[in-house]
Amino acid sequence: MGSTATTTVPTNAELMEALAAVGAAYFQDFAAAAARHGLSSSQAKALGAVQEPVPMRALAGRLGCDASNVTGIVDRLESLGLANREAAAGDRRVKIVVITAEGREILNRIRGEMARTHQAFEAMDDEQRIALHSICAQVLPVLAGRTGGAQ
Amino acid sequence: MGSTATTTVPTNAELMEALAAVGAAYFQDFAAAAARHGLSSSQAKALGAVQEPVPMRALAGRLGCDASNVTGIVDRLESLGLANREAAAGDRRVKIVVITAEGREILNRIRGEMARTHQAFEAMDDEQRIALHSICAQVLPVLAGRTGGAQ
DNA sequence: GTCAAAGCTTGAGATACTGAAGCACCTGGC
DNA sequence: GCCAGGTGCTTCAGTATCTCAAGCTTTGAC
Repeated sequence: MGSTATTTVPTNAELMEALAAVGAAYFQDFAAAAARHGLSSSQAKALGAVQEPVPMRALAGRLGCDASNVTGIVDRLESLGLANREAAAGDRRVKIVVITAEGREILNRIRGEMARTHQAFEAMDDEQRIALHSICAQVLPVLAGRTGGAQ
Repeated sequence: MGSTATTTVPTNAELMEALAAVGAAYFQDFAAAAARHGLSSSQAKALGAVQEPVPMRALAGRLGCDASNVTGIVDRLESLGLANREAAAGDRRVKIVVITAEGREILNRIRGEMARTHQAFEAMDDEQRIALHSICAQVLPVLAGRTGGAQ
C-alpha cells in the first residue's frame, strides 16, 4: 500500500467486528441464492462440501456437526436428485456421498447468482484482490485448526 | 505488499472459495465458543446484534430472518437473563430488545474465547491487518446491500 | 470365534425457521 | 371523533436442523 499516512493499525476487536459483518453478509447472500433454488443453507453448504466424493463421517467433520445430522441432510439432497450415496470399496460400513451432474449444475448456478458477492469483488482492484486472497490463504490453516499442515 | 512478482490476480471463483472457507471457519470458532456458554449460534448472533437497543423488527432485519422467528430467540435470551424486552416510548406496538449486564459479560467472554480467530489475527502483520480492515470496510456496504447510503 | 471399536441410522427432544392468521396500536382521511 | 388500512409483535402449524443416546452392521485385533 503505502498510499497515505492515515492508516492506523486496527485492534483485534475492530478486526473481529469487521470480519463478522462481512462474514454474515456473505452468508446471507449465499443463503438467499440457495433459497431461490429451493435449498436451505445447510443443504447448499453440504452440496459445496461434496464437490469431491466424501464419506458421511468426514462430511460431518467438514460441516462441523454431528454425523446423525448429516444423515438427514443427505437424505434430502438424495431425494432432490442432487447427490447419491455409494458404497465404499474396501469397507462396507462406509457410504460415500457423490454429487450428481444436476447437483453440480445447481451449485454452480447458486454461486453465479450471488450478486452482492460478485458486486463486492468488482469493487476491489487487483492489488486488493491479491492481498485478500493471500491473507485468506495464510490465515485459513490457523483458523481451521490445521496449524502445521504436517499432520 | 510489493514483495515479489509472484502475485497473480485470483479469479472470482478463487476469491469466493477462499472467502467461503475463512467465513465457515470463523463461524465454527464462534459457534464453539458460544456453545461453551450454553448458547446456540443464533442466540449468540442475536446477542451480538443488540449491543445497542434494537426493536424486534429491526433485529429480524439484522439477522436476516422472519420476525416471528426472533420472538422465540429473544424469548430464550430473556429466560436466560441475557436480554430484556422494553416498551418503546412513543409507539406501544414496538418492543425494544436491551442486553443485560450479564448478557454483555457473556458476549465479551465468548469473543475473548475465540481462540482460533485470535491466533489467526496474530498470524497477520500490521500491513495485513490494515489491508484486511480497509477491504472489509470498503466491501461491506456493497455486500450488505447498502450501495450508496443515499436510499 | 469373540470382542471392542468404527460408520451409519434411528428416535426423542430442543431449537430454528417460514408462512398464515390474529391482536394491539398507529396514521391519515373524513 | 371515527373508521380503514398499515405496521409491529405474537401465536400456531409444519418442516428442517441439531445434539445425544441407543442400535445395527462391519471391521480388525486377539
